[in-house]
Amino acid sequence: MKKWSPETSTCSITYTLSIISSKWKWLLLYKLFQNGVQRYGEIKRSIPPITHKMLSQQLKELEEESLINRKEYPQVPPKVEYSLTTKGETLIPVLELMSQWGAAHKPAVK
Amino acid sequence: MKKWSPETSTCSITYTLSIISSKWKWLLLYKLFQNGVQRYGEIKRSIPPITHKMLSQQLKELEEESLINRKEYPQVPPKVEYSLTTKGETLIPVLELMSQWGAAHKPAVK
DNA sequence: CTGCATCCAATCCGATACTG
DNA sequence: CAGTATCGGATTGGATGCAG
Repeated sequence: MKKWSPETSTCSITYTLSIISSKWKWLLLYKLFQNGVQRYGEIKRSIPPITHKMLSQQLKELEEESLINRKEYPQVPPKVEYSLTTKGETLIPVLELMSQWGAAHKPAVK
Repeated sequence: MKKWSPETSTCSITYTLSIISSKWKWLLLYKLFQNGVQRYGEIKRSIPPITHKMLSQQLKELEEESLINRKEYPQVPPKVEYSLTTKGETLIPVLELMSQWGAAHKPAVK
């Protein structure tokens, strides 16, 4: 989504939305919460529709917001693990509610 | 955000995200929760950065998802009031959490 | 006042190729 | 394996004008 100064509104929710503005970010955070520490490829495989580009980009942005940790192992081939930071963990209640809402309202799975 | 079939993942949160995929929608729902029934112009004034086009578009989409009610008064000039539906109200806990998270994590307001 | 349509710029995002 | 860069088509979203 668009760049957006949180200051344009006094409303707290806008700050949250200015940090996590895309659907991929919520989903990535949720996956890391569900599955714990994960490697790049594991995340990629767990979300089939996401492209390589989107995944790297979104992970990078989440890292910049200090919501996830990136741990790189200096070896060949490279190995990188992602996990929620303490700050990222504070979003878990939100993620759980969103997931529960989805479960309660989505049409019956065929 | 993009069109996205919820079926591409078995994860419930993706359904939620496929319904409310944009930052404006969360914000609009939150405003309706905070302020109750509101007219088009009132909403517009309460969210300065939103454009006329975005507001109508997002309201329409929320209405199509049965998250908000649209009540039109057949008079001139027209008067239209928006409010949360019962389904929309089920999102209130999520909205509150998002707002609280924002309040807790946003940098001190100068 | 509310809503829709149009034009057009800005951006998003997928595909692909290349690096260490 | 993990990440970056580039290209180009698709989509988004702002400004504006018109209509009921």
